[in-house]
Amino acid sequence: MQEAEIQLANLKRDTPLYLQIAHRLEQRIRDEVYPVGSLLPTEAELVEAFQVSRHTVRQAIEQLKRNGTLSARKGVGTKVESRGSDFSTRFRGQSRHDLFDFSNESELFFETKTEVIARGALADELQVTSGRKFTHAAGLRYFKGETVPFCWNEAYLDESVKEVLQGVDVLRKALFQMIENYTGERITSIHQELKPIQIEGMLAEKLDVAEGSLGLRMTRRYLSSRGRMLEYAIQTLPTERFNYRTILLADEK
Amino acid sequence: MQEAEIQLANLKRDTPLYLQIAHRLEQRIRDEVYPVGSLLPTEAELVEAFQVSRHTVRQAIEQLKRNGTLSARKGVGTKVESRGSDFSTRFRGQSRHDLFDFSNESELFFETKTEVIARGALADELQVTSGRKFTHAAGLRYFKGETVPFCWNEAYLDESVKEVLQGVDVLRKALFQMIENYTGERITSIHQELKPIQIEGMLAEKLDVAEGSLGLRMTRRYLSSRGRMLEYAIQTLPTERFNYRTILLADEK
DNA sequence: TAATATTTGTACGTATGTATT
DNA sequence: AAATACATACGTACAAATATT
Repeated sequence: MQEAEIQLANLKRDTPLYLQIAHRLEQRIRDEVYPVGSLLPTEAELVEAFQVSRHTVRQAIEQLKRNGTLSARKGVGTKVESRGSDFSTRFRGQSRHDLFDFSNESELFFETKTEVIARGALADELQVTSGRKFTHAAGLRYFKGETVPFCWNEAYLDESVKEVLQGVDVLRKALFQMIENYTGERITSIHQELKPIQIEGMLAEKLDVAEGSLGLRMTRRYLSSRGRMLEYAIQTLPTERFNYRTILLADEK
Repeated sequence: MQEAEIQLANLKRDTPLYLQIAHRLEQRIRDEVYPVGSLLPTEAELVEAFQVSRHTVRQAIEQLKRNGTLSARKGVGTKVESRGSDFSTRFRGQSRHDLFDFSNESELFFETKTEVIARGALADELQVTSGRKFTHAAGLRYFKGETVPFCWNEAYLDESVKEVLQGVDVLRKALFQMIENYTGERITSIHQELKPIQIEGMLAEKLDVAEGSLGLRMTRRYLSSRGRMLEYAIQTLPTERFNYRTILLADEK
């Protein structure tokens, strides 16, 4: 009993106060103490009720406004918009598993592999300080059994992990997974960007599409838990062979 | 001249100070006074530079952290993560805070609103049986305070929820959230698709981009828990005003 | 290794502005 | 016109994480 209380107290102690308040508000919304569509008690009342400063109450409300649970209007009050869960908490984007699937069903045949030093434009693109060394590898990706290439892949590997590509001509797994296995360190976030492009010149030739065809350029920065970028990948995807599709699912919570 | 100055002054006067600071920071990031990857001056230095309180500086930084332009670590500093070129980084795919920010920071001005019956190609696109009725609404979306439209929006609303748009000329919230509130039913999955396109004709004119400019077409099907599609949304996004960015986070914390 | 300085995070207080009722 | 409720903005102090000496 006492131990549990102490544990709870410890837990509380290292969760910021404003988050504790936010959680308690969410709970009350779920429990319909504050039903959807109703107005929350005023900030002043919440200050009184929770015995914290107005600043802290506002921080808590801020949290819940950000994810769509609450909305506020001057002179009116703070309205409950949805029951505790919202787009951002309910919907997990794609998890990393999507990337696994993708990589495991296809094969990447490297055509080039060179060591480069990131300077100028390249350093800018990779968003690293000038002078860092990378292994650059590039090639076409095919779905297993297909004869038409699916996309053009480029990858920049941080020097510290260049060994993972040593002697590899065909890649059948996700590169970042190999990096994780090699370093023992986890990739904790991936920054992905998608842009429309027109495929021209040699790329059009390699991918066997008409000059100027529409495509997507997908770039991914793989960051380790310490924030270091270990891999930078660029994929050029002809739109006729690829649609970017995501299903966002409700988070049962 | 004087008039212009007065106008500017007026504009400044009714834009909150912390937003002014945020804009000035964005500007300096764009101008590479603070390049991507570098550390921002410390809060104390910014307080000194802008002659505002730390609270205000933090509010400005908070804004830019939310949309991925900045990130901060205790004891280290505040890092520039991306060159938030106006709209581009405000919308980050389906990561943490995305769509609500997007909807809450922008306004959609409807130009047309009509009742349609889905048949033939439209029924195919919506992936519904021929004969279902929808309310079609379309218009330009602007970020608050901007004069250049950000994207072209179209929405098909299931007949059962058409009342949510009744009398609405300007939309400031996420439509699907309004649907949820109206029906009491939850949207449990969203199917999203992205394609590269070239923006032509009337759309190019409306969006004020050159004929044939590259853009992204984003479509979303919002499905209720019973699998019924309640909303189908199409956004046409000029690439120069929009980058699709997602941050994928590791599954467990 | 330990102590110290630096930098962001949390939390409090107070005052005034602005939109709405 | 007055009261109400959120928004903005100034201030202070200490905690926690990190970097430096």
